[in-house]
Amino acid sequence: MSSNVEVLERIKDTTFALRTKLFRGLADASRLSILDALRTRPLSVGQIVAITGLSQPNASNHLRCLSECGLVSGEQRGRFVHYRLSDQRLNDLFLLSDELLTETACAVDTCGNYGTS
Amino acid sequence: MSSNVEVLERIKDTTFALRTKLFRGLADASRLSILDALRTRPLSVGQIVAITGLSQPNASNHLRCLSECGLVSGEQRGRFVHYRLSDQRLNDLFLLSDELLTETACAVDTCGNYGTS
DNA sequence: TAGACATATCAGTCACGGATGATATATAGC
DNA sequence: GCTATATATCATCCGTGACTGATATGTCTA
Repeated sequence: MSSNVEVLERIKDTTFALRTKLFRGLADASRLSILDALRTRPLSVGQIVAITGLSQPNASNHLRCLSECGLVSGEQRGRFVHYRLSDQRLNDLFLLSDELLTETACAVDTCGNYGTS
Repeated sequence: MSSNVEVLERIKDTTFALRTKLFRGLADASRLSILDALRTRPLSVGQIVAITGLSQPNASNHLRCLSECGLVSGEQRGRFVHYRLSDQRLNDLFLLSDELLTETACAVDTCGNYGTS
């Protein structure tokens, strides 16, 4: 039998792990550009490629990732696959992020710990 | 002179870059555990080390990163440095993230594209 | 069924960034 | 000033994950 403390530890660890994965899913300019492109309307992979400038395999890979994470969902229509945001609350998340950024923008911008890549 | 389109492109690129950096700052379990520890009260580095189980240099490194990004601010008090969340909206961000996760939790959990490390 | 188009997968390369151990800096007390 | 404690920095190693080019799968049209 596990103590309450241990149980709470595990719950917390799981929460952190999930949050980490979610944020990691969002911690990529390519994926963010895809999500942004999908903000207003569903798009085919070709359209996404055209808008974002990503290579087709690259876009496809990111879409698979986003899809597996549930952030995006794809629907086959003939030869095309139309992707859409699966949760509109992503927009809220971006709005909140931008709020945070307007307050700490310079800081994040000038932080040299990791690049923009 | 730049066209409007080009200007908008650059603004968008900057936005994406900043968002990417913000999310990357949050895309690490160690940093998330630090931010979580600081959610209720300011803490010294030693306390953070004790709570999170991180090594002292590692915690210090992450704190520098978080500090440079403006997510956290430190204040020297004698031999100690007390860190605090610099923006309480981080809590809102985590709440919103957890909302998203409860809807897409399984998906993110089982997504094999990147590990929990 | 053949050929064209849309998307997905695969193998390989490469850089970023997180962790560690050792060490440096700084502040307090004696 | 000397020692102990608290925190920061440094060099290094190593794994993860993003990108590319080639290729496979799948779907439509003729």
